Amino acid sequence: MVSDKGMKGLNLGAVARRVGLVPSALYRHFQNKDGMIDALLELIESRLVANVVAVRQETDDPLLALELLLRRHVRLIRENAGIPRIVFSEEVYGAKSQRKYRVHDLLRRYLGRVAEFFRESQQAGTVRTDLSPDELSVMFLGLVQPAAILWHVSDGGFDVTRQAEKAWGVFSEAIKNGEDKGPEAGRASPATREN
Amino acid sequence: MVSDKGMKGLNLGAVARRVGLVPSALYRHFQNKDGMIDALLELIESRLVANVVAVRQETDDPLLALELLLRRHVRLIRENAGIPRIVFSEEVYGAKSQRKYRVHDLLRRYLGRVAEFFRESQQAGTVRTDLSPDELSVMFLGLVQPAAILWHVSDGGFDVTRQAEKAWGVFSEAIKNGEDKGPEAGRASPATREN
DNA sequence: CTCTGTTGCGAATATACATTCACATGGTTT
DNA sequence: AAACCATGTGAATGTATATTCGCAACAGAG
Repeated sequence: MVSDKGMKGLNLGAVARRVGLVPSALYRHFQNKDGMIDALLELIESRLVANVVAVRQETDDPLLALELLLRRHVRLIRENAGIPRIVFSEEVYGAKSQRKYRVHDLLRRYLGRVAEFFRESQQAGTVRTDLSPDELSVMFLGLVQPAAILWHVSDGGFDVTRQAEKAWGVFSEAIKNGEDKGPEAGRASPATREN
Repeated sequence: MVSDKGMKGLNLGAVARRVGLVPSALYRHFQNKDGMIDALLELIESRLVANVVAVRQETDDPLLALELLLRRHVRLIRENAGIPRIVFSEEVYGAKSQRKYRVHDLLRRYLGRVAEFFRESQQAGTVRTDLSPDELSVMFLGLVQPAAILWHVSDGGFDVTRQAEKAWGVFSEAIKNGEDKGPEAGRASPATREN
């Protein structure tokens, strides 16, 4: 429903119709509309976490895991275009500070898991150590986010998948720990390596 | 007003109070609320364009211009936190397709100008030519966008400026046309250079 | 069978908002 | 001074939507 009509289309009447009930009946299952949105956020977080867990099982290489995670992420938001619209909607991170912090925590937890992969890569020596895992995780998010927005406003005309692949290519090359990198940027792992 | 309360806070009553009028008086200046939002979008676009024009005057080096543009962009959204909230709000790119395409055009025009800098850099030989200017412009947008969102949901606790600088560092190094880049990624400018 | 808790329904209520309209005011033109 | 135009006002209207409430159906426990 959110994919089609946005958060505006997510009113109790429409939801009730969708599940074959009458608006007031929804109050038997949720305290109020805010409760519904909270449940939605939990659902979304579980999807994101599921992706992290899945790629952990698919490979032991943390850098490869990130690439797989990126692909899954793209697929997730392509198939559920409502997810970004919910997470970044006014209803959610708008006025009410309580909900805003919920989203903040959601993002931080997800990015925390992403950062974990970077940390592992750094310890394995495959990623430069002059960038913090937290910073890297935010950059990682930046690989898809603008593409997703363009995809949405262009009504699916923009190729998110391709853009994400390209961006990952540039990004992963840039952060890899090669001693023959750039002139003065690639002085990674001087004495700070721990592994 | 949008910075504080989000698009929800942007109702005619509040706007009227802010400018010392009564709600109905606003209809002497705008056809309706949609007209107001359209005017807002125009204002925003003019700000973005102003930044592009400004950095053009500040330097002749297109790559340096992009760095300056990034800084200005960060400053713009830090000082006017409402801008991303307007551009990415439901009211704007939600249901009504007409408005959605307006935002699409706005983004495309802005990114088009960004892409122009990349094109020039490629012609000057300072940027790899195996990535299209359009792709690069989307990546450029990705340098700030997630940081801006984190900054917002964290109530200003996140350091956008720092994150953007770091991301630019990684990104600009990665796209620079150095023959001593990575193993198999940096084979830029084989015979496709025109300048 | 009766009691009780759960779920659904329809109607009523309240609220927030955009929008319209008839009228007032004040400056500018003729 | 009269006519006109732009701008502002207050009241009224309509609509969308969340929420509450009393009542009915119904299933399972005793």
